[in-house]
Amino acid sequence: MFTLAEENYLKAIFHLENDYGTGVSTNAIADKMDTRASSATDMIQKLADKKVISYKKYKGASLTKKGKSIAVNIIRKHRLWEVFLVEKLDFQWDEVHEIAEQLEHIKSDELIQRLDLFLGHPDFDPHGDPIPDKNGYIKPTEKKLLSKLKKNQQGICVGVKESSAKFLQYLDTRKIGIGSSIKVIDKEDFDQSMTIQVSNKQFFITKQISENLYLKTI
Amino acid sequence: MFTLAEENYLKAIFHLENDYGTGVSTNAIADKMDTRASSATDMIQKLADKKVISYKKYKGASLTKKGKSIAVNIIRKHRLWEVFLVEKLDFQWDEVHEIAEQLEHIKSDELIQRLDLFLGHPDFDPHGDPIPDKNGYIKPTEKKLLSKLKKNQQGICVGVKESSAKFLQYLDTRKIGIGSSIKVIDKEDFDQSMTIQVSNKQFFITKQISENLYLKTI
DNA sequence: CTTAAAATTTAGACAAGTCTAAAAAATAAA
DNA sequence: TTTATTTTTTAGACTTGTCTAAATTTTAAG
Repeated sequence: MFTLAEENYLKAIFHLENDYGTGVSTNAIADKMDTRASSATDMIQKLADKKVISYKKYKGASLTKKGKSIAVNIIRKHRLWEVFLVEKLDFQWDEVHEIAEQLEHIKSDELIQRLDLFLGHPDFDPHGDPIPDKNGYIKPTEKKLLSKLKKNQQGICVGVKESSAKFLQYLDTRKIGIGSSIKVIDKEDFDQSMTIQVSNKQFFITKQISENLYLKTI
Repeated sequence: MFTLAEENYLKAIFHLENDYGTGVSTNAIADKMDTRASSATDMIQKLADKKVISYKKYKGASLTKKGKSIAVNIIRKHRLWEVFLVEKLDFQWDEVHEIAEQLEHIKSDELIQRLDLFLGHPDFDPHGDPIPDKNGYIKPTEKKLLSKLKKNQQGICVGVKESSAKFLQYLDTRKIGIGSSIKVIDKEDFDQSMTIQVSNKQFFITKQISENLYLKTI
C-alpha cells in the first residue's frame, strides 16, 4: 500500500514524464511537489526500493510499469471525481481541482467502478483531460496547442493545459470553454501574442494563454 | 486545522461521551482507537492544548464546545457520504462504513453543502443514525433498544447500534432492516435471549443482537 | 488504613516525511 | 582540461504519531 505522499510523488513523476519525456530530474520533482531537492531524493529512494520507479543516483527517475499503473489509477480517480463534482454537484470547472486532489486518494476499487457507472463512463473530465479506463488505458486524442496555430487557422477548444482557478476564471470572463470555436485572426511574430475570435468577439491574448489551450483543428 | 488522527480521536471521544456519559477515560479512548493508553495520553494532551477537549491528568477527557462542533461535523460528513453511497451508487448498507471513514475527512464545506442538497437533505443515514444539520444540531429521536422491550411489545426497526458488516449481514439473512416490524414473542429471563417475529417469521436471537437494534415502539 | 491492583502518565525510542547545511558528482565555462 | 557552477545526495535534526517499559497516581481490597 502507498502513503498519500508516495501517491502524490508518483502522480507528479507521471505528469513530468508525460510533459517532458522519460527520466525526470530530482529538481523537477522537488519543484512540482513544492518541496526541497533533499526531500525529493529521500522519496525517490524510497519509491525505487518499492520498485515503482527506476532510478540511478544523479541520473533521474522513471516510473516502472507498476508505478505507472498506480499513477494512472490516481489520475483516473481524480478526473472521475471532477466529473462528479461538476455534473452532479454543479460545481464550476475552476472549483473542483483541490477537492479532487483529496478525493483521488480514497481507497476503494468498488467505489470507483460504481462512480464511473453512475457518471455514465465519461471519457473526459471538465477540463478536457481524458479519463483512463479501468485498465489504465488512455485513449489518444489529437489536440494541438493554440500557440501552434498560424494566422487564419481555427479549431474547437477541447482542453486546457493549466487548470488553475485563476486561468479558468480568465477563460470564463471571455466566454472561452470546452467546445468554444476559436480562430486565429492575427499573430505577432516577436512575442507570439495573438488576436483570436471567439463567437463574434475578438480578444488579444498573450503567449502564456495560447500555450495553455488545446484545440482540435478543423 | 486538524490532522486525520486528531479528527479520529475527536470522533471517538464524541461517541464515547454519547454512549457512556461525559468524562471519558484514557483506556476507553485507547480501546476505541485500537491503540495504546500511552498513545492516547499523548493525543489527549495535544487536543487539550488545542482547546478542543478539557482534561485534567488522571481524570478523563471531555469535548469542549469547539471540539464537539468539529466531531459532529465529521459525523455529519460520514453519514451524508453513506447516504450517497447507498442511494446513488447502490452500495449495500454493510459495505459503506469503511469508505465513509475515508470520505468524512475530505475538507470542503462547499462540498458537503452541495452533497447535502444533492441527496435532498436526508435526515438519517442507511443505518438509521440521524444526520446532524449544518449547525451541528441533531434532532432527538425516540428510539429504544429491542433488549428493553418486554414480551408481546412491538415496534418498527429504526436503527442499528453496531454497524459492522458482520452484524448487518446477519440482519440481512433474516430480512431485518430499517422499517421492519418486530414483535417480542418470548423473552428468556436468565440470559435475555428472545424469540421475535419479523413479518410472519419467528427467530431466536441472543442478547447481543437485541442490544444492537433500535426500535420505535408502537 | 495500608497494601495490592489497575489505570494513567512519563521517558525514551522509532518510522515517515520534511528541513538546513555541507559534501559529492555532473555539467558548463574559461 | 582545469575551474566554476549547478545539481544531487548525504548527514543530522525536527515533528507527528506510534510503541515499550518504567514510574506514578488512583482505586479497590483486605
